[in-house]
This record gives sequence, C-alpha cells and structure tokens, in this order.
Amino acid sequence: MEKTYNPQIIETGWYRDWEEKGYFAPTATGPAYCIMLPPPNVTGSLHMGHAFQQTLMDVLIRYHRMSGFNTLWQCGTDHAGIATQMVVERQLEIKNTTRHELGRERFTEAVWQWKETSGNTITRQSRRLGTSMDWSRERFTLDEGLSAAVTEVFIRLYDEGLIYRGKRLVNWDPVLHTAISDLEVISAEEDGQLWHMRYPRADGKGFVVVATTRPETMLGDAAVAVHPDDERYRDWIGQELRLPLANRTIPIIADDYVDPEFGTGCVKITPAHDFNDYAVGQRHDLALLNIFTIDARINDNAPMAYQGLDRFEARRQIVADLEAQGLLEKIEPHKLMVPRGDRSHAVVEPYLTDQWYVKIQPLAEPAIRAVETGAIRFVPDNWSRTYFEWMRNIEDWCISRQLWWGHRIPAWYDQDGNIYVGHDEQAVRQKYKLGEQITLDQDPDVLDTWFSSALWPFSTLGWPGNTAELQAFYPTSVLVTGFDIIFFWVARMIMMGLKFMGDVPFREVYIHGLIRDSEGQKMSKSKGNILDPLDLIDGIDLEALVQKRTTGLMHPQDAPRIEKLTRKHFPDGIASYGTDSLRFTFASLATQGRDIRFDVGRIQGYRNFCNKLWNAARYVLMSVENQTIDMNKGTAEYGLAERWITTRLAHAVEQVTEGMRTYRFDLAAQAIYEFTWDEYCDWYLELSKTTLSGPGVSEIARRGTLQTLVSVLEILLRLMHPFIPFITEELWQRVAPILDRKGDTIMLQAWPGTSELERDETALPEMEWVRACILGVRRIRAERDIAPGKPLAVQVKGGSELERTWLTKNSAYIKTLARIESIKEIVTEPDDAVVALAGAMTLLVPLADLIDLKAELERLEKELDRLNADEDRIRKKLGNSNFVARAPEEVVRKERERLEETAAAISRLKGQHVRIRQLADA
RNA sequence: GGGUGCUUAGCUCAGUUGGAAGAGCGUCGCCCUUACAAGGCGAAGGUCGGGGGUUCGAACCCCUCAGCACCCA
Repeated sequence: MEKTYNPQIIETGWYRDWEEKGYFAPTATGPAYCIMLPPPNVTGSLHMGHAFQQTLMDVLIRYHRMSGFNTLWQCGTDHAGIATQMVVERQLEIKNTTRHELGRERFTEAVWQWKETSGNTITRQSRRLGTSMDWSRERFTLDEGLSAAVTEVFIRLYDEGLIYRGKRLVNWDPVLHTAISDLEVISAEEDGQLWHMRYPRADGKGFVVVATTRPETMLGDAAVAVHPDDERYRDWIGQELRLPLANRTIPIIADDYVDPEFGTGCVKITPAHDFNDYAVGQRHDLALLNIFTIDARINDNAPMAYQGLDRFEARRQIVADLEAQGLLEKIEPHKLMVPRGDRSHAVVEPYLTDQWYVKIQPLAEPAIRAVETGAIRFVPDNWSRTYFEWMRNIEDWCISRQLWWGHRIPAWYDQDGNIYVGHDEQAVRQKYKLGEQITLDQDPDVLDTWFSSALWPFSTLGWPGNTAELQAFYPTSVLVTGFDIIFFWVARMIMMGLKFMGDVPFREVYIHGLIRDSEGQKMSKSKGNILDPLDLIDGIDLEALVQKRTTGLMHPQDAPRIEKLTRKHFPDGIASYGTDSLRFTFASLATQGRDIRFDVGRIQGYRNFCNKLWNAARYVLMSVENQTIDMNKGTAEYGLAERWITTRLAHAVEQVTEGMRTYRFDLAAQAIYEFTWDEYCDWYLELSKTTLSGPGVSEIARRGTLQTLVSVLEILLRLMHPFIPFITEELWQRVAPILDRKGDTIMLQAWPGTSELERDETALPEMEWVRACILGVRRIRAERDIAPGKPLAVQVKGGSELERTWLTKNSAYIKTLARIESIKEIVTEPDDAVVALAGAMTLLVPLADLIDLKAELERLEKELDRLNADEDRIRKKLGNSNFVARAPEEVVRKERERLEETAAAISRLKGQHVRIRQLADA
C-alpha cells in the first residue's frame, strides 16, 4: 500500500465498476425506498449546491441499500425553458442570426442539438461525485413519456375547469418577451426618484399633485385616487382632471387603497401597468389602457410624440415636457423595490396579456391538509410554517410562457378564437366534433418548466400508465431539497401528486441549507467567489482558477477585483482533495442551519481524516502479514482493549444509525470521525501493539487482537461507506478477504447492526481508568519537559481494590503507552515526586533534582483552585434542602459521589503541596 | 407591514426530555516514536448577545430589549 492516501488512484476505477455491474438498480427485494433527484438543468453544470445535495441523497440511498431496502434513486434532467433558450439564442447571436430568422422548427432542433452535446456535462459530473443513481432509468422532462404526462395533466385540469385562459396583468419580461411567474421575479431595493407631477383640473380651478416612481406610465392613467376620508380632497371627488401631455380627461375617485400619509395623498391610477392600480380599476370600472409594446416601448395608444420610445427614453422626455409646461413640482431621491426577471435581469413590467392559468385554490387545500395531518413531514419541522404561509395566500399560477423551448400548450383555436384542448389536432377534432372545413391553429406558447417538474415524482415512474414502478415506489420516501424552491417545486409536486395519484408524492421533505462562501456570501459568478466541486476534487492551479473566474462575466469590469480576491484567498490554487473528502465535508456541514459556510480548511481536515483511515488500514494489514499464526483458526482471547473497542464501535454504530434516521448527517459524520480517530487510531491501534509485539503474549491473545483489529475495521468501513464510498471500497476489498467475508462490493454489504458486536459495558470504566493513568503520566512528562523517549519509574499509592486489580491486569498497556519502565506500590509518598491522580489512586513520578519546585507548586495550586471551586459548588448544591428533596435521586447520588471524589482528590493534592512546600523551604 | 431564523472559545459550528460547557480549524510548547509530520504527545482559551422570570437547578422553557440574516408584500 502507498504510504499516503491518494484519492486520484483510488477513485478512478470503482465508479465504472459499480455502474457496469448494475449495483445502482433496485434489487426488487425488501421494502421500497425511493428518492427523486431534483432534476438539474440539462445544459447546466454541477455547482456546490448540487454537489452538497446529491451527496446527502447518496448517503441516504447507500445507507438504505445496505440496510436491505429495495432502493431506487430516480435521476434525470430538466429542460429549463428560459435558461436553455437563452443559451442557444446567445449562440445564434454570435453567428449573427436570431431564432426568428431560423424559425420555430429549426430553432428547437438547434436546442435539441445543444442538449445532446452539452446535456451530459452535469450527469458526468454527478458520476464523479460517486452518486449511485439508477442511470438506466434516467429521464428528461421533455422526453416522450414525460411530455405525454404533461399533456394528459393539462387536458384533465382544463376539462375540470382548473385551467383557464384569461387576460390579466402578468409579470412581463420585455427582453425575453415572455410572461414569468411571481416566483421568477426578484425584487430588490434600488435608488430611484419620486417625481411629483401636477394634474390640472379640467375646470381650471387648481390642480392635484401626484407622485410616481414611473412617470412614463402617466400616459396610461385612468384616474387619480384619494382616500374617501381625506378632508383635503373631499370636495374634489368626482371632479375631472386634464391629463397632461395626453389629450384626455380622467376622474378623481375615492378608494381606501390610498395611503393619505404618503406624498400628497393623491395617487395616479394606471390599471394596465400596475398590480394595485389594476385592482382599483376593477373596483371603479376604469378602462385599461395599454401603452407599451412587448419591448416596453410606447405604443400607438399614446400620443404620437412618444410612440416608439423606449420606456426609459419616454420617461426622460415626459419629465422634460412636464417641466417645460410647469407641471413638475419636484423630484426627490427615493429608494424603491425594483422587480427584475431572475434570468434576464431586465426590469419587469406589469403587462396586460392573454395567458393560461391554473386555478390553484382547489389544489392547494388538500396540499395544505397533507402537511397538517402529517401525511408529509418537513425536516426540520419549522419549514412547514413557511409552506403554510405561502400556501394559504397562494394565487393562481400563470403557466404559459412565450418561448419556443418547452411543452407546447395542447390548445387549438378556430377562426373565431374558440378554444379546444386535446392530445393533438386529430383528437381535438374528434373530441369537439369539428369538421375538416374548420381550420385550427395551435397555441404558440409553451408551459412553465415547473409545470412538468411538478409531475416528476409520478411521470418518471411511468404515469399515466399504471406501471409496476408506480406501484412499488409511489409515494416516494423523502424529497431532499433547498428551502429556496419550497414554493417553486415542493408545493406544486404535492398539489399535483395528490390530484393525479390520490396520494402524497413523498412522506418526508428534508430541507437543507444553502452553500455559501467562507465569508457567508452567496456564491455567484459576478461576485467571483464560485467554487467548482470538481476543482476541489481534482485541484486547480491559481492561474487556471483566475482564468475560470474571470471569463464569461456579465460585467467584464469586475475581472480585476475578482482576480485580486482569488489571488488573495487561494495563493496556491486549490489542492486536490478527492471526492471522499468533499463528501465527508458536505455531510459534516449538514447542520440544521440555513446558511452553510464552506471553508477550504474544512475539506483539508477531512482529507487528513481519509489519510488517517488509510494509514490505520495499512497498519492493520501489515500487522496481519507480520503474524505467523492463522488468525481465523483456533481459539481466541479478547483482552480489555478488544472488549472496549468493540463496545465503543457498537455505540458508534448506534449514533450513526440514529443520525441517518433523523437526517443529522453532521452528527453521524462526527460520530464516525471521533470513533475512527480518537478511539480506534489513538487508542486501540496503540494498545494492539502491546499485545502483538509485547513479550510473552499468548497466541490466543494475539489471535483475539488480530481478529478485533480486522473486524472492527471491516465494520467501520461499512459504517463509513455511504459517506466516503471510494476509499471504503478500496480498503474493504483488501480487508474482507482476510475475514473470509464474501461479496463483490462493499456497496451491497449489510449495514452494520449492533448484533454483530459483542458488547461489554464493564470494559468502559476499566478502560477509562487505564486511560486516566496513561494521560496522567503523559501530562507529567509534558509539563516537566521530560524527553518523550525517557522511560519513567512510577510509584502508585492507594486506590480502590478494583483499581489495584485493574492496574495489575493492565500494567502492560499502561507501561507501553506511558513509557514506564517500572511500577512500584508504595505506602508513604517520597518528598520529591510529581503526582497525577487516576480515580482514587495516586501516581507518583520521583524526579529528584529534576523537579522544578516552583513550577510544581504552581501547577498544584492551579489544580487545587479548580477542585476547590468544584467542591464549593457541589457542597452548596447539596446543602440546599430543596435540591436534595426535589431533584431525582439519581442526580443527588451522582453529586454526592462527585463530592466524595473531589474531596479525596483535594486532600491528596494538599498533602503533596505541603511536601513540596517543605522541600522548597528547605 | 407580515413571517421565519440566528447570536456559545480567535474563526466555523455542535450541544438529545432542563442535571458537571464540546468539536474542528487556528494559537502556544515538546517530538521525525517502525500505520500516519496530511502525524504524535501536551497546553491555553468561554459571566453561552443584555436584562428579567419559571425551577431545587437554565446555553436549553417564558417575557423583554439589542444586533444580524432570510422569506413574503
């Protein structure tokens, strides 16, 4: 074996082996366990969020597979309508053409082509992470089967009246020329201005002042509203105003939507370009005057002077014109929430268009109940509140998008605009009994990508067919996802699952945090703080990293800043840590918080952990090779160390299993880490050396030690496998044969059960005591600056009968690990010794002239201070009659014992203090 | 404005039904010790954001104040 852990060598071969041998597919035995992979964007690449999430899912999947479940991890990708279409459009731009020049058919062909060439990037990257997804069942939201499911759902919902077409205000992206849903609009505070404009009364008797952040919309104003109780304007209600620049009059209306405290208390109402104004307009039966084109330029409904102007040019012009007419009262700086499209980052306009909607209330109600009744459980539970909050205030879902890439809406129109919905034109003609003479045109729009994602839990399993997979795996076991898409996706899957399957799509929703950089900033290309999971696995030099972070920026002027930052944070680039280290890091970061800071120091620590494991295995294998005895034949004897480590492993198995059950991957990882490093490596491997190479140790004892060394390692490897699959497979292949354990892969071995391990709880206190002895002597050595190699002569005094037995039985361990050459029992302490306490026993190391009396006195005083404080506290506690009377007996007993121990320790150390003092005074 | 969280060692975070404050990293000593210097041995470091309450007992439960973050409008 190599002396140092080298992930590159280990991690290359195993994945292909696993995949080729079909280990990822369900076994068809045992209870079902199924996770649906949140389908990533087919043309995207793997980011830290994916890597984190997929690691957690793989841990769950591998754990359940090993635990005997019929395990399916359903994978696939999403067509990501807008994002993908934008990517391909940008490519066309480089070739100096547009999708409109190409035409719909050739454009979609181009997108499919792009999908074929780049669509494998992310799945290839997932494989590098070691994810055991069932690739044989990989699906794509636009593939034939899933498209059929989408059409079927659309038709059924339409026929039930749950999908309708309507002219409404939508969030319009003037760059992408499509409607987007509320969730795709990101509102952020930006610096703007508040323009105060005068609208004169038609009768010439004065004017009102209205304030607006979007002066250009005044061309579409239909009224000015005041609060009905506002004394200032009581008499104005019903009057007509002359709308400046546009040659028309508008009324003053009363509506309690108006906040009389804000501005002048007069609000211009533009029903076709503002969501609130739209509602006001509905109440007052105001006309909807649309003044924008799809590019957000001024259209023909506005005065000639402004037609064709972009909205921001129009703003400047209108402000200038008002000013020229003396109608601009003032301009104030103003912070406002600006809505932008999450893809194009263009300012979104409320815009009046025909769109398709899902009537959501009837679907939302059962979905709320499902969580209320516990049919679906959120983990951590708090997220159910977020879910309820949104679901109880949910609005109809706009599902049409003016794109070419996606599921085409299965609706046809005749010459008169009548709507017919069906699987295809033929089916529609049949369904609605339409003759050949009627010409039908299909709706040009496509559906929101989330519409198809909402069906993912059953469409991937073969719905609308009634397949064996649906029978076996629906409802799925758990959904693993981030809180950012509870609304986008989780809620919609629940609604659709209940509607079409009559049951929840998953029983649990595990919500994990979002990965941020080491300073808590969200990772983004424009901030230049993105870490690529593959760079953490393979490593990357500084120049390549800088290059990668500064190319393809939306704002190239950010490049110098990003370069500087990168050079500062990663002066040596990023080392290669390997997949296992990355995975273990993710698992240990999976606490219940919502933000997760990723620091490269952390992954380095876990790479070191892998190295530790590697070397522990090396030691075990070398120990086996160096022995002449047959470890599997003949009787074996298990010493204290063996019984102790076996019992400790049983505890670790319990802790890790509990962590799995409760989705506490961090606690599971911690239990693994601590057992491996602090117990198995630091103590057991050292103790085993005593047995294996000590003089006069019997064959049966050595056999017991060898068996324990190997079998604990083998079980530990199985316990760690879901987290770090590669190194555990590599080591298991070498370790299992020694134990004659059958099986081709650790992947399909049984999850360790505590029944595999014989427990001996009595070994724990005994071992604790042995450790206290060793630690005590080590501390003396370190504090007195005694060379580590110098053997010590140790004297012991007192101690309980049990402790004296322990000392005799375990002197070999103690002598070796503490480097002691002799242990002698004494009755009276020598004056010139340094002491350590192990339970009731006092350990003394006589040092003669080596002793630094002053330092020793200080050390004793410090220790006594600590013990005295302890004693005071306990005495006070026990002196409180209420405590003795009311606290559980067990707690009181424990405190009494502690008091006794503390008092005894104090008296022994005091004695020592007196002796050293005398020595010092002499 | 409505909602949800967070505040524990220098940093990042655990802390189970309330019963002796923990880890990793960092820091400081000593050490190339036949698995591992990606290591070993040892050490220092905390009035658990402030205040009040409940309790025999509070990092944990309740109230309040302060600061921070996120979501929705």
